[in-house]
Amino acid sequence: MNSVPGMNATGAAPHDPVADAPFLSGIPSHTRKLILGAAEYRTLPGKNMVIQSGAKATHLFLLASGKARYYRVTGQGKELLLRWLLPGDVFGLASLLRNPPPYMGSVEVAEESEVYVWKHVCVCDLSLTYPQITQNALRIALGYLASYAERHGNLVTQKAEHRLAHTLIRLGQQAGQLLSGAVHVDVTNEQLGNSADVGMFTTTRVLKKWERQGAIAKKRNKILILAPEKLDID
Amino acid sequence: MNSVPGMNATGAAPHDPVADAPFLSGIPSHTRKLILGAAEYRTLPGKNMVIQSGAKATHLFLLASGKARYYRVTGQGKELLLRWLLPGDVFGLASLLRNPPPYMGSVEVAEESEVYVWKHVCVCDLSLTYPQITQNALRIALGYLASYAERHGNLVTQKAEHRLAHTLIRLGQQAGQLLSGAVHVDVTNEQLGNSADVGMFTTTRVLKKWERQGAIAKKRNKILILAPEKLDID
DNA sequence: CGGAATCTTGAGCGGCTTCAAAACCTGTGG
DNA sequence: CCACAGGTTTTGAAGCCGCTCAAGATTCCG
Repeated sequence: MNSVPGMNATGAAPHDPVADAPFLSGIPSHTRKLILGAAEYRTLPGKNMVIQSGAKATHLFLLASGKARYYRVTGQGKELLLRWLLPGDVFGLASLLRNPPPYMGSVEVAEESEVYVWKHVCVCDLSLTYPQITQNALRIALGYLASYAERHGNLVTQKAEHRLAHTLIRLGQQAGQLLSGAVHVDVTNEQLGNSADVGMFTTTRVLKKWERQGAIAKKRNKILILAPEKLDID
Repeated sequence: MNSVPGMNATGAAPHDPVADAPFLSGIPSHTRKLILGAAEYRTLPGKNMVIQSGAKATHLFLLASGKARYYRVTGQGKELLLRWLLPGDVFGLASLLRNPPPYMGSVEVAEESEVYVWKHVCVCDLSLTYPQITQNALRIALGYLASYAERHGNLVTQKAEHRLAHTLIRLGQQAGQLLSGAVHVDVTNEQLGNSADVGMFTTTRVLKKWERQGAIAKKRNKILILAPEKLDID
Protein backbone atom coordinates (compact mmCIF):
# COMPACT_ATOMS: atom_id res chain seq x y z
CA MET A 1 0.00 0.00 0.00
CA ASN A 2 2.88 2.39 0.58
CA SER A 3 4.65 1.75 -2.68
CA VAL A 4 4.57 4.62 -5.10
CA PRO A 5 2.01 3.84 -7.78
CA GLY A 6 2.07 4.85 -11.36
CA MET A 7 5.55 3.70 -12.27
CA ASN A 8 5.18 0.56 -14.20
CA ALA A 9 4.91 -1.60 -17.19
CA THR A 10 6.29 -0.78 -20.55
CA GLY A 11 9.22 1.13 -19.15
CA ALA A 12 12.08 -1.29 -18.69
CA ALA A 13 12.34 -5.00 -19.50
CA PRO A 14 10.55 -6.14 -22.68
CA HIS A 15 9.74 -9.58 -21.31
CA ASP A 16 7.76 -11.92 -23.48
CA PRO A 17 4.31 -11.83 -21.88
CA VAL A 18 3.52 -15.32 -23.06
CA ALA A 19 6.67 -16.88 -21.62
CA ASP A 20 5.97 -15.07 -18.33
CA ALA A 21 2.32 -16.03 -18.26
CA PRO A 22 1.29 -17.24 -14.79
CA PHE A 23 -0.55 -19.98 -16.59
CA LEU A 24 2.72 -21.51 -17.77
CA SER A 25 4.69 -20.78 -14.63
CA GLY A 26 6.87 -23.58 -13.33
CA ILE A 27 6.81 -25.47 -16.61
CA PRO A 28 10.15 -26.21 -18.31
CA SER A 29 10.80 -24.34 -21.51
CA HIS A 30 10.56 -27.28 -23.89
CA THR A 31 7.30 -28.48 -22.39
CA ARG A 32 5.99 -24.98 -22.65
CA LYS A 33 6.74 -24.96 -26.34
CA LEU A 34 4.97 -28.27 -26.69
CA ILE A 35 1.89 -26.94 -24.96
CA LEU A 36 1.85 -23.77 -27.02
CA GLY A 37 2.38 -25.86 -30.11
CA ALA A 38 -0.81 -27.75 -29.39
CA ALA A 39 -2.75 -24.51 -29.56
CA GLU A 40 -4.11 -22.72 -32.53
CA TYR A 41 -2.74 -19.23 -33.00
CA ARG A 42 -5.29 -16.69 -34.06
CA THR A 43 -5.46 -12.98 -34.73
CA LEU A 44 -8.69 -11.32 -33.70
CA PRO A 45 -9.95 -7.95 -34.92
CA GLY A 46 -11.19 -5.43 -32.37
CA LYS A 47 -14.81 -5.37 -31.17
CA ASN A 48 -14.91 -9.14 -31.35
CA MET A 49 -16.90 -11.22 -28.90
CA VAL A 50 -14.68 -14.15 -27.94
CA ILE A 51 -16.60 -15.74 -25.12
CA GLN A 52 -20.31 -15.53 -24.55
CA SER A 53 -21.43 -15.73 -20.94
CA GLY A 54 -23.37 -18.90 -20.24
CA ALA A 55 -22.09 -20.73 -23.32
CA LYS A 56 -20.56 -24.18 -23.12
CA ALA A 57 -16.88 -24.00 -22.18
CA THR A 58 -15.32 -25.31 -25.36
CA HIS A 59 -12.03 -23.42 -25.55
CA LEU A 60 -9.22 -22.08 -23.43
CA PHE A 61 -7.54 -18.83 -24.47
CA LEU A 62 -4.20 -17.23 -23.76
CA LEU A 63 -3.86 -13.62 -24.79
CA ALA A 64 -0.56 -13.01 -26.58
CA SER A 65 -1.04 -9.38 -27.53
CA GLY A 66 -3.75 -6.78 -27.43
CA LYS A 67 -6.37 -6.13 -24.80
CA ALA A 68 -9.76 -7.55 -23.90
CA ARG A 69 -12.64 -6.76 -21.59
CA TYR A 70 -13.90 -9.44 -19.24
CA TYR A 71 -17.42 -8.55 -18.19
CA ARG A 72 -20.80 -9.83 -17.12
CA VAL A 73 -24.26 -8.69 -18.03
CA THR A 74 -26.73 -8.71 -15.16
CA GLY A 75 -30.35 -9.68 -15.42
CA GLN A 76 -31.30 -6.00 -15.68
CA GLY A 77 -29.06 -5.49 -18.69
CA LYS A 78 -26.38 -3.59 -16.81
CA GLU A 79 -22.86 -4.42 -17.90
CA LEU A 80 -20.35 -5.11 -15.14
CA LEU A 81 -16.70 -4.84 -16.08
CA LEU A 82 -14.82 -7.50 -14.16
CA ARG A 83 -11.29 -7.12 -15.42
CA TRP A 84 -9.08 -6.00 -18.24
CA LEU A 85 -7.32 -8.94 -19.82
CA LEU A 86 -3.75 -8.20 -20.85
CA PRO A 87 -1.06 -10.19 -22.69
CA GLY A 88 -0.20 -13.25 -20.62
CA ASP A 89 -3.70 -13.58 -19.18
CA VAL A 90 -5.73 -16.72 -19.74
CA PHE A 91 -9.48 -16.88 -19.92
CA GLY A 92 -12.05 -19.59 -20.29
CA LEU A 93 -10.64 -21.50 -17.31
CA ALA A 94 -13.80 -23.54 -17.02
CA SER A 95 -12.70 -25.43 -20.13
CA LEU A 96 -9.99 -27.11 -18.06
CA LEU A 97 -12.56 -29.23 -16.30
CA ARG A 98 -13.73 -32.57 -17.53
CA ASN A 99 -17.43 -31.83 -17.38
CA PRO A 100 -17.15 -28.09 -17.53
CA PRO A 101 -19.60 -25.59 -16.09
CA PRO A 102 -20.64 -22.91 -18.57
CA TYR A 103 -18.54 -19.77 -19.01
CA MET A 104 -19.52 -17.32 -16.33
CA GLY A 105 -18.51 -14.10 -18.07
CA SER A 106 -18.14 -12.65 -21.53
CA VAL A 107 -14.91 -11.58 -23.17
CA GLU A 108 -14.59 -9.06 -25.95
CA VAL A 109 -11.29 -7.93 -27.43
CA ALA A 110 -10.98 -4.15 -27.31
CA GLU A 111 -8.38 -3.90 -30.04
CA GLU A 112 -6.75 -6.21 -32.54
CA SER A 113 -5.32 -9.05 -30.48
CA GLU A 114 -3.52 -12.35 -30.84
CA VAL A 115 -4.48 -15.41 -28.88
CA TYR A 116 -3.55 -19.04 -28.41
CA VAL A 117 -6.63 -21.24 -28.47
CA TRP A 118 -6.94 -24.79 -27.16
CA LYS A 119 -9.90 -27.03 -27.69
CA HIS A 120 -11.58 -28.46 -24.62
CA VAL A 121 -10.52 -32.06 -25.16
CA CYS A 122 -7.01 -30.96 -26.02
CA VAL A 123 -6.55 -28.89 -22.89
CA CYS A 124 -8.00 -31.71 -20.82
CA ASP A 125 -5.40 -34.09 -22.19
CA LEU A 126 -2.64 -31.61 -21.56
CA SER A 127 -3.72 -30.99 -18.00
CA LEU A 128 -3.59 -34.72 -17.35
CA THR A 129 -0.09 -35.00 -18.74
CA TYR A 130 1.13 -31.80 -17.09
CA PRO A 131 -0.66 -31.36 -13.78
CA GLN A 132 1.17 -28.10 -13.26
CA ILE A 133 -1.35 -26.58 -15.65
CA THR A 134 -4.23 -27.27 -13.33
CA GLN A 135 -2.22 -26.01 -10.40
CA ASN A 136 -1.56 -22.77 -12.20
CA ALA A 137 -5.20 -22.46 -13.13
CA LEU A 138 -6.16 -22.94 -9.51
CA ARG A 139 -3.71 -20.27 -8.45
CA ILE A 140 -5.11 -17.88 -11.01
CA ALA A 141 -8.68 -18.61 -9.97
CA LEU A 142 -7.83 -17.96 -6.33
CA GLY A 143 -6.19 -14.71 -7.37
CA TYR A 144 -9.35 -13.65 -9.17
CA LEU A 145 -11.30 -14.58 -6.09
CA ALA A 146 -9.08 -12.42 -3.88
CA SER A 147 -9.33 -9.40 -6.13
CA TYR A 148 -13.06 -9.88 -6.38
CA ALA A 149 -13.38 -10.05 -2.64
CA GLU A 150 -11.38 -6.88 -2.29
CA ARG A 151 -13.54 -5.08 -4.80
CA HIS A 152 -16.62 -6.23 -2.96
CA GLY A 153 -15.23 -5.07 0.35
CA ASN A 154 -14.42 -1.68 -1.10
CA LEU A 155 -17.89 -1.39 -2.54
CA VAL A 156 -19.46 -1.94 0.86
CA THR A 157 -17.17 0.14 3.02
CA GLN A 158 -15.56 2.82 0.87
CA LYS A 159 -17.17 5.80 -0.74
CA ALA A 160 -17.43 6.33 -4.48
CA GLU A 161 -14.47 8.70 -4.69
CA HIS A 162 -12.22 6.28 -2.85
CA ARG A 163 -13.21 3.41 -5.09
CA LEU A 164 -12.58 5.47 -8.17
CA ALA A 165 -9.14 6.43 -6.91
CA HIS A 166 -8.19 2.83 -6.20
CA THR A 167 -9.54 1.62 -9.51
CA LEU A 168 -7.83 4.33 -11.50
CA ILE A 169 -4.47 3.75 -9.86
CA ARG A 170 -4.71 0.00 -10.35
CA LEU A 171 -5.63 0.53 -13.96
CA GLY A 172 -2.63 2.77 -14.35
CA GLN A 173 -0.33 0.13 -12.92
CA GLN A 174 -1.76 -2.65 -15.03
CA ALA A 175 -2.50 -1.05 -18.33
CA GLY A 176 -1.01 2.43 -18.22
CA GLN A 177 1.61 3.82 -20.55
CA LEU A 178 4.24 6.15 -19.18
CA LEU A 179 4.60 9.11 -21.53
CA SER A 180 6.31 12.38 -20.68
CA GLY A 181 5.90 11.98 -16.94
CA ALA A 182 2.23 11.07 -16.98
CA VAL A 183 0.54 7.70 -16.96
CA HIS A 184 -1.82 7.42 -19.88
CA VAL A 185 -4.82 5.19 -19.34
CA ASP A 186 -7.15 4.35 -22.19
CA VAL A 187 -10.54 4.27 -20.59
CA THR A 188 -13.79 6.15 -20.82
CA ASN A 189 -15.49 7.68 -17.83
CA GLU A 190 -18.21 5.13 -18.13
CA GLN A 191 -15.81 2.19 -18.20
CA LEU A 192 -13.91 3.49 -15.22
CA GLY A 193 -17.11 4.01 -13.29
CA ASN A 194 -18.20 0.55 -14.26
CA SER A 195 -14.99 -0.95 -12.89
CA ALA A 196 -15.47 0.89 -9.64
CA ASP A 197 -19.22 0.34 -9.34
CA VAL A 198 -19.98 4.01 -9.65
CA GLY A 199 -22.46 5.66 -11.98
CA MET A 200 -21.16 7.58 -14.95
CA PHE A 201 -22.31 11.01 -13.78
CA THR A 202 -20.72 10.70 -10.39
CA THR A 203 -17.58 9.46 -12.10
CA THR A 204 -17.45 12.50 -14.34
CA ARG A 205 -17.93 14.85 -11.41
CA VAL A 206 -15.14 13.27 -9.40
CA LEU A 207 -12.76 13.23 -12.35
CA LYS A 208 -13.53 16.88 -13.04
CA LYS A 209 -12.76 17.72 -9.44
CA TRP A 210 -9.43 15.88 -9.65
CA GLU A 211 -8.63 17.70 -12.84
CA ARG A 212 -9.24 21.06 -11.16
CA GLN A 213 -6.88 19.94 -8.39
CA GLY A 214 -4.22 19.12 -10.95
CA ALA A 215 -4.11 15.43 -10.11
CA ILE A 216 -5.13 14.27 -13.56
CA ALA A 217 -5.84 15.54 -17.03
CA LYS A 218 -8.61 14.31 -19.25
CA LYS A 219 -8.96 13.68 -22.91
CA ARG A 220 -11.63 11.86 -24.74
CA ASN A 221 -11.37 8.12 -23.97
CA LYS A 222 -8.26 8.75 -21.95
CA ILE A 223 -7.06 9.84 -18.55
CA LEU A 224 -3.59 11.15 -17.76
CA ILE A 225 -2.53 10.56 -14.20
CA LEU A 226 -0.27 13.42 -13.21
CA ALA A 227 -0.08 13.18 -9.43
CA PRO A 228 -1.34 9.86 -8.07
CA GLU A 229 -0.48 10.85 -4.51
CA LYS A 230 -3.23 13.46 -4.62
CA LEU A 231 -5.83 10.75 -5.12
CA ASP A 232 -5.29 8.15 -2.41
CA ILE A 233 -6.04 10.45 0.50
CA ASP A 234 -8.78 12.99 0.24
CA MET B 1 -35.77 -19.63 -10.67
CA ASN B 2 -39.26 -21.07 -10.92
CA SER B 3 -38.63 -24.08 -8.73
CA VAL B 4 -40.35 -23.99 -5.40
CA PRO B 5 -37.79 -23.09 -2.78
CA GLY B 6 -37.74 -24.11 0.82
CA MET B 7 -38.11 -27.85 0.46
CA ASN B 8 -34.76 -29.35 1.05
CA ALA B 9 -32.00 -30.93 2.97
CA THR B 10 -32.48 -33.06 6.01
CA GLY B 11 -35.73 -34.49 4.77
CA ALA B 12 -34.99 -37.61 2.76
CA ALA B 13 -31.72 -39.38 1.99
CA PRO B 14 -29.13 -39.34 4.78
CA HIS B 15 -26.15 -39.30 2.42
CA ASP B 16 -22.73 -39.16 3.97
CA PRO B 17 -21.70 -35.54 3.36
CA VAL B 18 -18.02 -36.47 3.32
CA ALA B 19 -18.40 -39.18 0.71
CA ASP B 20 -20.44 -36.78 -1.41
CA ALA B 21 -18.02 -33.92 -0.98
CA PRO B 22 -17.34 -32.18 -4.29
CA PHE B 23 -13.74 -32.16 -3.24
CA LEU B 24 -13.57 -35.95 -3.51
CA SER B 25 -15.80 -36.27 -6.53
CA GLY B 26 -14.63 -38.63 -9.24
CA ILE B 27 -12.18 -40.42 -6.97
CA PRO B 28 -12.59 -44.17 -6.48
CA SER B 29 -13.75 -45.27 -3.07
CA HIS B 30 -10.53 -46.91 -1.93
CA THR B 31 -8.41 -43.95 -2.97
CA ARG B 32 -10.81 -41.71 -1.15
CA LYS B 33 -10.28 -43.71 2.01
CA LEU B 34 -6.56 -43.44 1.54
CA ILE B 35 -6.77 -39.67 1.19
CA LEU B 36 -9.03 -39.32 4.19
CA GLY B 37 -6.70 -41.60 6.11
CA ALA B 38 -3.85 -39.21 5.52
CA ALA B 39 -5.78 -36.49 7.30
CA GLU B 40 -6.02 -35.79 10.97
CA TYR B 41 -9.53 -35.96 12.33
CA ARG B 42 -10.36 -33.28 14.83
CA THR B 43 -13.35 -32.14 16.82
CA LEU B 44 -13.61 -28.39 17.26
CA PRO B 45 -15.70 -26.62 19.90
CA GLY B 46 -17.96 -23.76 18.83
CA LYS B 47 -16.71 -20.17 18.63
CA ASN B 48 -13.35 -21.42 17.41
CA MET B 49 -11.26 -19.50 14.92
CA VAL B 50 -9.92 -22.08 12.46
CA ILE B 51 -8.38 -19.90 9.79
CA GLN B 52 -7.07 -16.41 10.23
CA SER B 53 -7.26 -14.19 7.17
CA GLY B 54 -3.83 -13.34 5.84
CA ALA B 55 -2.07 -16.18 7.63
CA LYS B 56 0.20 -18.62 5.83
CA ALA B 57 -1.78 -21.39 4.18
CA THR B 58 -0.57 -24.35 6.20
CA HIS B 59 -3.61 -26.63 6.26
CA LEU B 60 -6.51 -27.84 4.19
CA PHE B 61 -9.81 -28.57 5.91
CA LEU B 62 -12.83 -30.67 5.09
CA LEU B 63 -15.87 -30.11 7.24
CA ALA B 64 -17.42 -33.43 8.30
CA SER B 65 -20.12 -32.13 10.61
CA GLY B 66 -21.23 -28.86 12.12
CA LYS B 67 -21.27 -25.41 10.61
CA ALA B 68 -18.77 -22.62 10.07
CA ARG B 69 -18.74 -19.02 8.96
CA TYR B 70 -16.42 -17.98 6.17
CA TYR B 71 -15.89 -14.24 6.37
CA ARG B 72 -13.56 -11.35 5.74
CA VAL B 73 -12.80 -8.31 7.80
CA THR B 74 -12.41 -5.14 5.78
CA GLY B 75 -9.90 -2.42 6.52
CA GLN B 76 -12.62 -0.43 8.31
CA GLY B 77 -13.32 -3.30 10.69
CA LYS B 78 -16.60 -4.28 9.06
CA GLU B 79 -17.15 -8.02 8.90
CA LEU B 80 -18.31 -9.42 5.57
CA LEU B 81 -19.92 -12.84 5.65
CA LEU B 82 -18.90 -14.68 2.51
CA ARG B 83 -20.49 -18.06 2.95
CA TRP B 84 -21.75 -20.61 5.40
CA LEU B 85 -19.61 -23.73 5.30
CA LEU B 86 -21.56 -26.95 5.65
CA PRO B 87 -20.58 -30.61 5.95
CA GLY B 88 -18.79 -31.64 2.77
CA ASP B 89 -17.31 -28.19 2.17
CA VAL B 90 -13.56 -27.71 2.02
CA PHE B 91 -11.73 -24.57 2.99
CA GLY B 92 -8.17 -23.39 2.95
CA LEU B 93 -7.84 -24.19 -0.76
CA ALA B 94 -4.75 -22.02 -1.02
CA SER B 95 -2.85 -24.76 0.81
CA LEU B 96 -3.07 -26.91 -2.29
CA LEU B 97 -0.54 -24.77 -4.05
CA ARG B 98 3.18 -25.33 -3.88
CA ASN B 99 4.12 -21.82 -2.85
CA PRO B 100 0.77 -20.86 -1.43
CA PRO B 101 -0.66 -17.36 -1.25
CA PRO B 102 -1.95 -16.44 2.22
CA TYR B 103 -5.46 -17.36 3.28
CA MET B 104 -7.81 -14.70 1.98
CA GLY B 105 -10.64 -15.12 4.48
CA SER B 106 -11.23 -16.21 8.04
CA VAL B 107 -13.18 -19.25 9.16
CA GLU B 108 -14.85 -19.70 12.51
CA VAL B 109 -16.92 -22.71 13.48
CA ALA B 110 -20.36 -21.66 14.67
CA GLU B 111 -21.06 -24.82 16.62
CA GLU B 112 -19.18 -27.93 17.62
CA SER B 113 -17.84 -29.39 14.41
CA GLU B 114 -15.67 -32.19 13.09
CA VAL B 115 -13.08 -31.67 10.43
CA TYR B 116 -10.45 -33.54 8.46
CA VAL B 117 -7.17 -31.64 8.44
CA TRP B 118 -4.26 -32.08 6.02
CA LYS B 119 -0.89 -30.47 6.39
CA HIS B 120 0.36 -28.39 3.50
CA VAL B 121 3.14 -30.73 2.42
CA CYS B 122 0.86 -33.71 2.77
CA VAL B 123 -1.88 -32.27 0.59
CA CYS B 124 0.72 -31.19 -1.96
CA ASP B 125 1.97 -34.77 -2.20
CA LEU B 126 -1.55 -36.09 -2.52
CA SER B 127 -2.44 -33.65 -5.26
CA LEU B 128 0.58 -34.79 -7.23
CA THR B 129 -0.40 -38.42 -6.89
CA TYR B 130 -4.08 -37.80 -7.51
CA PRO B 131 -4.49 -34.88 -9.92
CA GLN B 132 -8.23 -35.18 -9.62
CA ILE B 133 -7.89 -33.36 -6.32
CA THR B 134 -6.57 -30.24 -7.97
CA GLN B 135 -9.24 -30.49 -10.65
CA ASN B 136 -11.92 -30.64 -7.99
CA ALA B 137 -10.37 -27.71 -6.18
CA LEU B 138 -10.40 -25.71 -9.39
CA ARG B 139 -14.04 -26.55 -9.94
CA ILE B 140 -14.89 -25.46 -6.44
CA ALA B 141 -12.95 -22.22 -6.80
CA LEU B 142 -14.75 -21.43 -10.03
CA GLY B 143 -18.02 -22.13 -8.30
CA TYR B 144 -17.15 -19.69 -5.55
CA LEU B 145 -16.24 -17.19 -8.21
CA ALA B 146 -19.58 -17.57 -9.91
CA SER B 147 -21.56 -17.17 -6.73
CA TYR B 148 -19.46 -14.18 -5.79
CA ALA B 149 -20.06 -12.59 -9.16
CA GLU B 150 -23.77 -13.15 -8.78
CA ARG B 151 -23.79 -11.56 -5.36
CA HIS B 152 -21.89 -8.62 -6.70
CA GLY B 153 -24.29 -8.23 -9.58
CA ASN B 154 -27.24 -8.31 -7.23
CA LEU B 155 -25.64 -5.72 -5.01
CA VAL B 156 -25.28 -3.31 -7.90
CA THR B 157 -28.61 -3.82 -9.62
CA GLN B 158 -31.11 -5.08 -7.08
CA LYS B 159 -32.61 -3.25 -4.15
CA ALA B 160 -32.06 -4.20 -0.55
CA GLU B 161 -35.37 -6.03 -0.16
CA HIS B 162 -34.70 -8.16 -3.22
CA ARG B 163 -31.24 -9.09 -2.03
CA LEU B 164 -32.57 -10.03 1.36
CA ALA B 165 -35.23 -12.23 -0.21
CA HIS B 166 -32.71 -14.04 -2.37
CA THR B 167 -30.27 -14.46 0.47
CA LEU B 168 -32.88 -15.75 2.88
CA ILE B 169 -34.25 -18.25 0.41
CA ARG B 170 -30.80 -19.52 -0.47
CA LEU B 171 -29.97 -19.84 3.21
CA GLY B 172 -33.15 -21.80 3.70
CA GLN B 173 -32.23 -24.19 0.90
CA GLN B 174 -28.69 -24.68 2.12
CA ALA B 175 -28.94 -24.66 5.86
CA GLY B 176 -32.62 -24.73 6.71
CA GLN B 177 -34.41 -27.35 8.74
CA LEU B 178 -37.92 -28.35 7.79
CA LEU B 179 -40.05 -28.48 10.92
CA SER B 180 -43.84 -28.53 10.97
CA GLY B 181 -44.24 -27.00 7.55
CA ALA B 182 -41.82 -24.12 8.04
CA VAL B 183 -38.17 -23.81 7.18
CA HIS B 184 -36.18 -22.89 10.25
CA VAL B 185 -33.06 -20.86 9.61
CA ASP B 186 -30.62 -20.15 12.39
CA VAL B 187 -29.45 -16.64 11.67
CA THR B 188 -29.62 -13.26 13.33
CA ASN B 189 -30.91 -10.19 11.57
CA GLU B 190 -27.41 -8.81 11.52
CA GLN B 191 -25.91 -11.95 9.97
CA LEU B 192 -28.60 -12.08 7.31
CA GLY B 193 -28.09 -8.44 6.49
CA ASN B 194 -24.38 -9.03 6.33
CA SER B 195 -24.83 -11.83 3.83
CA ALA B 196 -26.99 -9.61 1.68
CA ASP B 197 -24.92 -6.45 2.08
CA VAL B 198 -27.68 -4.64 3.87
CA GLY B 199 -27.46 -2.76 7.13
CA MET B 200 -28.99 -4.29 10.23
CA PHE B 201 -31.72 -1.67 10.64
CA THR B 202 -32.97 -1.97 7.12
CA THR B 203 -32.87 -5.73 7.51
CA THR B 204 -35.03 -5.57 10.61
CA ARG B 205 -37.54 -3.31 8.95
CA VAL B 206 -37.89 -5.57 5.92
CA LEU B 207 -38.21 -8.68 8.03
CA LYS B 208 -40.85 -7.01 10.16
CA LYS B 209 -42.79 -6.11 7.04
CA TRP B 210 -42.62 -9.71 5.82
CA GLU B 211 -43.77 -10.91 9.20
CA ARG B 212 -46.80 -8.64 9.04
CA GLN B 213 -47.54 -10.08 5.60
CA GLY B 214 -47.39 -13.61 7.01
CA ALA B 215 -44.46 -14.67 4.87
CA ILE B 216 -42.18 -15.41 7.80
CA ALA B 217 -42.11 -15.59 11.56
CA LYS B 218 -39.31 -14.40 13.75
CA LYS B 219 -37.71 -15.63 16.88
CA ARG B 220 -34.50 -14.59 18.49
CA ASN B 221 -31.58 -15.81 16.34
CA LYS B 222 -33.99 -17.58 14.05
CA ILE B 223 -36.29 -17.03 11.12
CA LEU B 224 -39.14 -19.31 10.11
CA ILE B 225 -39.96 -19.17 6.44
CA LEU B 226 -43.67 -19.81 6.07
CA ALA B 227 -44.46 -18.69 2.52
CA PRO B 228 -41.38 -18.25 0.37
CA GLU B 229 -43.47 -17.39 -2.68
CA LYS B 230 -44.47 -14.14 -0.99
CA LEU B 231 -40.86 -12.98 -0.99
CA ASP B 232 -39.51 -13.40 -4.51
CA ILE B 233 -41.82 -10.88 -6.14
CA ASP B 234 -42.69 -7.71 -4.36
C1' DC C 1 -20.30 19.35 -42.40
C1' DG C 2 -23.32 16.16 -40.11
C1' DG C 3 -23.83 12.74 -36.81
C1' DA C 4 -22.57 9.90 -33.07
C1' DA C 5 -20.20 9.16 -29.14
C1' DT C 6 -18.41 11.20 -25.09
C1' DC C 7 -18.32 14.46 -21.61
C1' DT C 8 -20.26 18.27 -18.60
C1' DT C 9 -23.37 20.52 -15.33
C1' DG C 10 -27.46 21.30 -12.70
C1' DA C 11 -31.52 20.10 -10.06
C1' DG C 12 -34.18 16.84 -7.51
C1' DC C 13 -35.08 12.94 -5.13
C1' DG C 14 -35.07 8.48 -2.89
C1' DG C 15 -33.21 4.51 -0.67
C1' DC C 16 -30.23 3.34 2.98
C1' DT C 17 -27.43 4.43 6.63
C1' DT C 18 -26.67 6.60 10.82
C1' DC C 19 -27.84 7.94 15.39
C1' DA C 20 -30.72 7.53 19.58
C1' DA C 21 -33.45 5.20 22.70
C1' DA C 22 -36.32 1.88 24.27
C1' DA C 23 -38.39 -2.88 24.42
C1' DC C 24 -37.38 -7.50 24.34
C1' DC C 25 -35.51 -12.15 25.04
C1' DT C 26 -32.51 -15.56 27.44
C1' DG C 27 -29.33 -17.62 30.27
C1' DT C 28 -26.97 -16.77 34.76
C1' DG C 29 -26.44 -16.43 39.45
C1' DG C 30 -27.83 -14.87 43.77
C1' DC D 1 -37.96 -17.28 41.94
C1' DC D 2 -36.41 -12.89 40.80
C1' DA D 3 -33.14 -9.64 39.27
C1' DC D 4 -29.68 -8.57 36.28
C1' DA D 5 -26.65 -8.18 32.36
C1' DG D 6 -25.79 -9.07 27.64
C1' DG D 7 -27.14 -9.54 23.29
C1' DT D 8 -30.92 -8.98 20.00
C1' DT D 9 -34.70 -6.59 18.04
C1' DT D 10 -37.79 -2.66 17.26
C1' DT D 11 -39.10 2.04 15.92
C1' DG D 12 -38.56 6.84 14.81
C1' DA D 13 -36.26 10.79 12.90
C1' DA D 14 -32.76 12.96 10.26
C1' DG D 15 -29.46 13.29 6.72
C1' DC D 16 -26.57 12.37 2.87
C1' DC D 17 -24.52 9.95 -0.88
C1' DG D 18 -25.05 8.79 -5.30
C1' DC D 19 -28.59 7.88 -8.85
C1' DT D 20 -31.87 9.59 -12.21
C1' DC D 21 -33.40 12.76 -15.51
C1' DA D 22 -32.73 16.67 -18.63
C1' DA D 23 -30.14 19.46 -21.63
C1' DG D 24 -26.21 21.23 -23.40
C1' DA D 25 -21.20 21.30 -24.78
C1' DT D 26 -17.37 19.05 -26.73
C1' DT D 27 -14.65 15.93 -29.47
C1' DC D 28 -13.93 12.86 -33.11
C1' DC D 29 -14.61 10.56 -37.57
C1' DG D 30 -16.28 9.62 -42.04
